[in-house]
Amino acid sequence: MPYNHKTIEKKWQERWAKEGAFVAADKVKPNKKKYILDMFPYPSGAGLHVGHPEGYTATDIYSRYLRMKGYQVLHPMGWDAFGLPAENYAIKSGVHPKESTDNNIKTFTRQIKSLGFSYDWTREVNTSSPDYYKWTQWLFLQLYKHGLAYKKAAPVNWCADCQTVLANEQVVAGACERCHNKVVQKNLEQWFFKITGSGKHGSYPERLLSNLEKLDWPEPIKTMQRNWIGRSEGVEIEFRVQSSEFRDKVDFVLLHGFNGDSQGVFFPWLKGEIEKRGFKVVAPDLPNPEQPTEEEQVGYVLKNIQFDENTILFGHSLGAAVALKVAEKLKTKIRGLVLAGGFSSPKFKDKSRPFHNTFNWEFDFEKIKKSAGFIKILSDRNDYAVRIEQGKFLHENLGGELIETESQEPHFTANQEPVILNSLVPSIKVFTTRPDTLFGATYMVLAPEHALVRELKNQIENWSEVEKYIKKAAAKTQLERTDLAKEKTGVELKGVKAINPGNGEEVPIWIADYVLSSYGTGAIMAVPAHDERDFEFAKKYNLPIREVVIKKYGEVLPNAMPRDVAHAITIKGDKVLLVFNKKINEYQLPGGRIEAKENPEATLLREFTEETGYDHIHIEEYLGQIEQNYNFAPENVNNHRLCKVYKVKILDDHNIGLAESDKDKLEVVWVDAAEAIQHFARGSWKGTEEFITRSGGKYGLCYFGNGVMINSGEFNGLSNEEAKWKITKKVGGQKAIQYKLRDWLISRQRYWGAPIPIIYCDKCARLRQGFGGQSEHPVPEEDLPVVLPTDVDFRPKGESPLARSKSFHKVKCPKCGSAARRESDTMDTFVDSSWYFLRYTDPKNKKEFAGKDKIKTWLPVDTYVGGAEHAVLHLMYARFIYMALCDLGFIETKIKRVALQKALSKNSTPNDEPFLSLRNQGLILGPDGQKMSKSRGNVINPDEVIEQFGADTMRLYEMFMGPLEDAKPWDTNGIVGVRRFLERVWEMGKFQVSSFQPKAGQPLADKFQDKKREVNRELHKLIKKVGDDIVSFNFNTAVSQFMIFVNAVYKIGEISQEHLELFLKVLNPFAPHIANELWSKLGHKGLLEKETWPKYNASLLVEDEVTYAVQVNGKVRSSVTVAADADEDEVARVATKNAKVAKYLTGKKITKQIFVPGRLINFVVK
RNA sequence: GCCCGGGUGGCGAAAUGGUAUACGCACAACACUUAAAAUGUUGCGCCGCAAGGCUUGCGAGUUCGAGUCUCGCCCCGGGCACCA
Repeated sequence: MPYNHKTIEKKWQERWAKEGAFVAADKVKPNKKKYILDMFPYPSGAGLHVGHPEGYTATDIYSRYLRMKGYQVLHPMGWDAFGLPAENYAIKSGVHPKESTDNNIKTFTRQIKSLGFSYDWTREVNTSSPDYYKWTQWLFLQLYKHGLAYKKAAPVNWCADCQTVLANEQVVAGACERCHNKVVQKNLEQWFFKITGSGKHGSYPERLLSNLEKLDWPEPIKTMQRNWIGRSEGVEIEFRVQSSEFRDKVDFVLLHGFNGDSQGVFFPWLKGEIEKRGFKVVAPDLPNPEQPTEEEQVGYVLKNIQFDENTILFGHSLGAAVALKVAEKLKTKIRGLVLAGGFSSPKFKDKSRPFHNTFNWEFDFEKIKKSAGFIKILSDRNDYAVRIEQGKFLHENLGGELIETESQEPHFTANQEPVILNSLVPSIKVFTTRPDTLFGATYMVLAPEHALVRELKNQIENWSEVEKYIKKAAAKTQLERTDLAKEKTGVELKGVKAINPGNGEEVPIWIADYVLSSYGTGAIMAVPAHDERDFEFAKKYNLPIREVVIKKYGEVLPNAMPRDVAHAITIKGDKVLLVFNKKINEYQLPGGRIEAKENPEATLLREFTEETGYDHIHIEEYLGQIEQNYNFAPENVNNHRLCKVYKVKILDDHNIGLAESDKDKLEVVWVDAAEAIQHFARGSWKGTEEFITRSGGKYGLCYFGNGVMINSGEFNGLSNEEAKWKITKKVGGQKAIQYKLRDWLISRQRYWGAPIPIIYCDKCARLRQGFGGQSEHPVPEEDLPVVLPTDVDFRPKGESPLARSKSFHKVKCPKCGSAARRESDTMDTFVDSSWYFLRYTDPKNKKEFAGKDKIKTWLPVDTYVGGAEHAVLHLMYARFIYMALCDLGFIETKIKRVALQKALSKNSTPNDEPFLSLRNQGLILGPDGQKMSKSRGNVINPDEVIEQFGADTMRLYEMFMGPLEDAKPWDTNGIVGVRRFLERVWEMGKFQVSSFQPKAGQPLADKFQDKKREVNRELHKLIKKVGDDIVSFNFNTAVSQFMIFVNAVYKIGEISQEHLELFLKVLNPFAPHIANELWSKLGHKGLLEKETWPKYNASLLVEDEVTYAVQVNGKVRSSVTVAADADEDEVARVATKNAKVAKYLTGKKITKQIFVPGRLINFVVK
């Protein structure tokens, strides 16, 4: 009977389904469960790709193996069914996304089932079904309630032509991928998940990073996640801003407001911060704060506080009114007046405040203006007590500076208000990982968006130029600012300077868009000598470059005196000009010692001419300095050289000959650069070789390695690592950790996704207006799901199609019952896929996203298999969501067990991680080695492969192609080899030995004949190898081993039924249809899946005889076969007798003999 | 530019520091056949008639012994991209 895959495969697939062979029971002992997960597919219109079954086969083999090993295995499949392609298809064809998606799912289901995978189909999930997305919405609400979901304005990619927001992936070279229109940046209100936030068990970025160590994931994936999180450890250092207001000592008087005191709101913090900077601060408690009167409070201040020309008077809220009155009555002029949230009248809306009648609301603005050197008015855009108009009113009458801002809490009521501190003592905080280079910070750069830029507006002399630059930067898209910004640009803020806290130097402040507002503090100290970007910028704008860390060669030797030297690198073509010192037989760079107080450049030019004779020369560039420590052998002197290197150019060949003293000693030579590098890389000139490369490079003297400190005052001579913390300590820097990771933007202005369950109510907003309240309400959980409407026009018109569906849009406010509107954005599909693996455990639960007990039974996932393209996004998001759910108490992890594990081993796995072990599958390329695509016409259709060769062949071939994680081309010829193998398996019954017929029921024969023993040994090798390879996911070599076994049986020509049965058990996970068919042909009624995995007998694996390789001096000369238990002497005896070997031994003496048991013997001879 | 992978026959690939090229494809010969296909058996890295020599991207190093470890370089694939 020929091997007919079609009938066989259909037959067994039906039987598995009928018997529910792969339904996972929820009742299982914790150590007997395995959760084996595939990344669920997006059911695209193109149908299953040959790439899908690769990972699915791997997990299927593993799952089937584990079941045979006695595990209860959860192995589910579902559909990541929301997403853009279905919607785009709807726009094009008019077919509703639900319809096309359902059709695609049908196709996918049929195709996946035709491969005979052992999924538990009773647990199928579909993210686009309301039963599912109800819980996606529920998840959103949980995060929202705990402050992990929030809304803010964010720049998005906007295509004006398509009238839609685009994902970054849809922006190709700055243009819309569909219409090629230019994409612009637009600020829209967007929802975010706070992945940068913290939960019950700590900060998410920190946990996402540190947990990685304990996960059994491919190292490249972990690296990618680490890079994505981008943790850097550094310090925050503050640079004071020096402007005309601040030249010498000043005193501060801080006045609190209505109902407050000096311990309220930000006052203690502010006082402390100002005092830290070395100023005197008075912050009085004003009398009767609950029922204040002007007479009492102003009188108190005037009576108890001394004002002079150094005083800066600050008032908050009603304190500002007090301050104004004080200023009005002052006899001496004060330095300045700063008002935050200041009252200009006691009216709030229509109502009067309690202090309405106890203050006089007429101000003598002219008098106040005269008594204060400068005036600053801070006005909060979100202020409910003092409207922004009041700030404007004050500004109109007082002049000075109006700073419109958004404070931390409305009306400046937070514990810390940096804006106020900056208005009093302006400063720039920077984040740096290199505090050791502080003395080399020769300028500052702020991001164009930095708040301080606006705050300093009045001090900035070239404001119009600065403003122009800010606007230009804002107009650039993210892409332009990164991709296209090859050349750095910037503008200096003229009229303001920063003070370098290291050396007290005044340095210029610039704005430039190479500094990102979203990272660190949005400001940097620029150290051009030790940072490429700063170097490039400094070169372009001619800013000073100061080296503070130089590379050190060797350790300082005893009695070595420091000596300054200057040397020249002169390059012509690929030759370097050197002088050869004949006396000491050494190549040197022209140049020499700089005497005390001597100008290094003058020294160099003089020495250069003396040593080379060239006198028409000039110094092109300073390349940097290094420290060299060595013993100068000819004189036995310990040298400690500080070597400055310059690039020198010879202008013409004019040469006056060497100086008398050097004539006999030196010889001028032009040497290949490569050779010169060799000369210097060793000996006393070590280190100078680097400058030969540097002199040609883009970054000249820029050096970012470690070394020894120079130009850094009291820190000179320290190692830079040591200087890091010493300098930080000196300037009061704070340790800080920064991440590249940003919050997750989940809003999509799209239809085919889960609606965000939020309702906006105007009435509630009006009621709360002015108090900083929000008009958004979460949809009550009992009202979930918020169902997608079907009466929708998908054509993109600049907002979510949902916004145009009235039936969807209109809703009653859950709080006040009046007319309200729904949020019309939907969620990113990554939200759907960030928790699907939890739903599989309890897919039909109507009350919970999944029952706690079910989660506890199955999670975490033991093995997760999918493409490396999800290395960052999906895997990061899913980990975050799982962690958050753990923190919120929805996932009860096996704390006890894990705690015990932790106690026992450091390698315990964290209990807030969903995927313990991850394996990647590689891409399957077209037969031409290119990525499969319709346009290339190299797509392999899995349906056709199954039709022609069968599912078992396809499964086996995909495993045989190569390592799972590698990209590999589909070989249309190659698959026939696998098919041939299965044909040979099919025919193997013809070798069956009749005496082992099952009906006979005979006991096993005591003695195997030789042939049977040989088959037995091969079989046990197979069992071991295949089992090991499945566990380690080396499926390709497992398939090879099957072939080796079958080849052996064909050669031996005999196999017993028992051996055949064992073979089929091992084959079953790989090719389950044919294995079951042959199993039943051997007379078995039950499914092969119910059998247990055979054990191998290690003692059977030992061969009777072993072949040793015989080497002479490490070269293989022959091989000898000896009994397996032969010892070293025996092997040596046989080997030396071997004719081929003897040839190499005669007349030689064996000095050494290396013996590797079972492998080789090596004779080392002389 | 930076960070990961990876370079082994004509091709897909295999090799705890221990006989490089297992297994498969392609190719060749033979058997079966009137013939072809299928199947089975055998051969198959390169140079050489042979003895023998050479061979894991290139160059050095460690070692009795290197595809495997170390350093430098070249090429291919992937990720990140002004992250201070």
